[in-house]
Amino acid sequence: LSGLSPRENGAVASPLPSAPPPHKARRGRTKAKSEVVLTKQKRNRRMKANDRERNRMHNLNSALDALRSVLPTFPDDAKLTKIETLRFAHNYIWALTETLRMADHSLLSVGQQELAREPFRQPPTTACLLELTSPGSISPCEWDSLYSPVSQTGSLSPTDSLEEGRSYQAADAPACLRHSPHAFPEFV
DNA sequence: TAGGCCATCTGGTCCT
DNA sequence: AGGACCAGATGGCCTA
Repeated sequence: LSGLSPRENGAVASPLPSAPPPHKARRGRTKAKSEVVLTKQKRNRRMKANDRERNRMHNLNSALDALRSVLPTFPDDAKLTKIETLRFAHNYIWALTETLRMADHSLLSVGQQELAREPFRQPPTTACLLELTSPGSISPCEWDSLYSPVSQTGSLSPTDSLEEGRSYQAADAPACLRHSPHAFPEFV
């Protein structure tokens, strides 16, 4: 990174003209040299730190892109901003969790009825419901109906702060993602 | 043109 | 000592 070769550093640092008086001149030169070297070292460290910081932010952005790629958005949607991505993901996770919980609940009750007939049958697990609850398997209107009580408490929605007028908000995104029942102060 | 979003730089702090 | 992380500052780009 540093554009300075050791030779360059050395050249600046140790110009040695012919046989100067040993003590005085030498001390003066040593001081000047160390200041120059110090400045260059400082600048070099800064450049390296900047480089690391740039890489770190690029990694962070890559992770954010990966997160965007698994969120249920639509091709014609504008790219989610960083904060929108985080809020959307937060609500999406919540919605999926709720879906699993509700599905688990309903299947358990069905299972209990069947248990009366088949005493040794295993109750269903959430894992086996995953494909029932993948975003693609539920239409927006189904999401709406699933979470209609939720959307009535929109004032607590963490996504209320998303810009209005975004197309995915208006019609495309599941209601549960736009209106979570929980207040998440850190996301408001 | 104001405001939002973003990338980058920078100095401080904490950790290894 | 050096790296990781963080927050503030700054400037560029875009859009309403």
